[in-house]
Amino acid sequence: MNAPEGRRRATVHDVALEAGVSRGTISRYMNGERYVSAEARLAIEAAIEKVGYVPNGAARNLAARRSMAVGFIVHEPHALFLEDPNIGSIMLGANTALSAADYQMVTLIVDSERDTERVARYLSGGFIDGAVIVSARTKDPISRAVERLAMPSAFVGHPPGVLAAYVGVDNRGAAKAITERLVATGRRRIGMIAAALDRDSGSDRLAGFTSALGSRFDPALVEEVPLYSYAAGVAGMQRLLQRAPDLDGVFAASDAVAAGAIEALRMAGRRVPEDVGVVGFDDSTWATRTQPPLSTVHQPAEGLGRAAAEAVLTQLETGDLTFTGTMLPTPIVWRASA
Amino acid sequence: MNAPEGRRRATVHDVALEAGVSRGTISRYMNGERYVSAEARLAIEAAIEKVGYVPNGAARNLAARRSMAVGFIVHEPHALFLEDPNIGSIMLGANTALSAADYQMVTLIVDSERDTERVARYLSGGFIDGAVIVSARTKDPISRAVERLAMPSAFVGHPPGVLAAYVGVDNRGAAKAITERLVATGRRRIGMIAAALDRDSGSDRLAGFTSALGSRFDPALVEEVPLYSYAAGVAGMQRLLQRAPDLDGVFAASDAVAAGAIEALRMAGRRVPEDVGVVGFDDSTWATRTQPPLSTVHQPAEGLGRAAAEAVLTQLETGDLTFTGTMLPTPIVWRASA
DNA sequence: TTGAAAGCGGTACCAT
DNA sequence: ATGGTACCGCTTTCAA
Repeated sequence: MNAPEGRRRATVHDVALEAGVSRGTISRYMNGERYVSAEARLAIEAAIEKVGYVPNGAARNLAARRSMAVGFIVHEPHALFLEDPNIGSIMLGANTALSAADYQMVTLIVDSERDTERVARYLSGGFIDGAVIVSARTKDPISRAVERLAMPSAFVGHPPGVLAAYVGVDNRGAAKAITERLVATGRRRIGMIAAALDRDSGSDRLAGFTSALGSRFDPALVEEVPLYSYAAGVAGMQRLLQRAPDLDGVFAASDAVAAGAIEALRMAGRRVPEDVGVVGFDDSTWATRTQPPLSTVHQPAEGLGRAAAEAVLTQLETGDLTFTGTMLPTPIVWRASA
Repeated sequence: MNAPEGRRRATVHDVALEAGVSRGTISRYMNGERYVSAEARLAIEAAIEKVGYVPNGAARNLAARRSMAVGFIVHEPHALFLEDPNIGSIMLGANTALSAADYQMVTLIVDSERDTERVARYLSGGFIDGAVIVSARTKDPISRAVERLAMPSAFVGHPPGVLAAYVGVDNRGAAKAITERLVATGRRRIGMIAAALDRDSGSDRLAGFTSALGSRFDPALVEEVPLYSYAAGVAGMQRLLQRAPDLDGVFAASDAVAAGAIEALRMAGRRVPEDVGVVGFDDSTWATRTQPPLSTVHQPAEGLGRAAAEAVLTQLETGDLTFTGTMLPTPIVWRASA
């Protein structure tokens, strides 16, 4: 401890005494309200400086019944949290929007049963006025808490199981669009490495692929892998190549998968894009690290975070928690892999 | 809103009335203290259920003067936050330790001047009892706040500018060790792609390299690049190759840099490890994605987070904020790139 | 424009 | 084991 043991932290009371005004006036000054005379202001500023006053957040929250903080809740499996290249961008995007509105973003990560309970309590505890939620789960204790508290909130990624605002992208439409683009380059035998079919994003991307191909769709050209990972991409491509050696185009469910696929193709002696055209999904850091760089679907991660935060802010301002679903555009970025 | 507009949230008071005991007893029950009879316990549990009581965190913090929350403060430049493969692991490691001690970890991102001020206020506001800090800065308003408040804290990565606990790795020693290992494989002309020399980690790794080579050190074989990035690795390797075509070994300042270097070597027609042996630093996800996989220094990211959190917890328990510096071991992981 | 006073929802000490 | 009762530090009417 640096501070002398006996010295309490200064309170509004101390400032009031020092400045010769009432606590009410201090409060008004602190909150930038009108009705504070110039002289009072000056006296208060001097007093604050002199006694070293720093407001106590808990007391403030208690009395005002709001915290000026919004939670950013990440509820993804351990591995996914580390792998997902988008999550950091979503976070920064949300922080940008909240910061501009002078809200403190507090990120809570849920990585165990214990965390789930504790975070749910945190939500109920009045520490945050709203929440942006990035979650693979639906209808878990956290979503329930948000629902029960009627807390301003927005989900990112998947539509929530509960009735709440939601910001996402049209995975199906985007997958369809990039597949069509690949078809347009003249490829005849196009396969897909479909990943994470247990998640909406995964199954939607497959659905988009199927629908783009229409009658030309051949189920034998779809290889399923469990995760959006590099390793899964390598393995998936190898199996696909074995089943369909004549294939000349591949839609990988994510950039990481595409990177793995390119590696597998290289090992098999196929050239990209000459022999096989490859397209990915996400436009993550992977996209520019492969050789050749990936043609892919741009995922507006930062925009998702910002939009979700803004949805929360709007609910906070208007008090209207009406459900809204927003889809952000996903432009295709055409590079050299197809 | 689900709740009828008029219905207040239940308070201890309501529970006390319903259960027919005093508020003090409720408090004791809630905090798991002894001296609560079985009958009282039962009555309280029923009452809580009936009135739908959820404790108010702000009130609790105010009265108890503690929050049972620890901040995890990330103060890295925008780009670095996204690139750094370690930060997620550090976060999860810290969360694991805090969660086990029943503390809520709240992550605060500092991404602008505005954030700096707001986060500093948050620290002073009594919302958290301690902080784990991952920061490129030293002596900024946040470190100052931590110091001024004599708040239990631990810095991860670089030694802090202020007197506080610190958990890190011996970059110099680790760099020396892996360079020596590279020398032991018989390489004669070993170069280094040194990165981020403006940061401790960067300059320490270079120092370790230099010291390992001793009298055989040739300054012409050191190429400096600004960032720990893939692109910097490509560019750095190309320049190095131009200056020293006879080089047969490279120590890259990070795995990302090493991955870039391998790509540049491939483009130049050199085989790895036959013609040139390459080693990296971090043992991040990059390490197993290169072809061949990287021999590198393992960075115990999750352990860093856990150790830092534990340092904070210890200070919290003992009240002793004595400075401690801890270095975690960094084993060498030998794969196929050298 | 300002002061007084009543909360906000708990905790913790003390007497019983 | 329990109840009573001062606070914790700030906000917010309301009257002046």
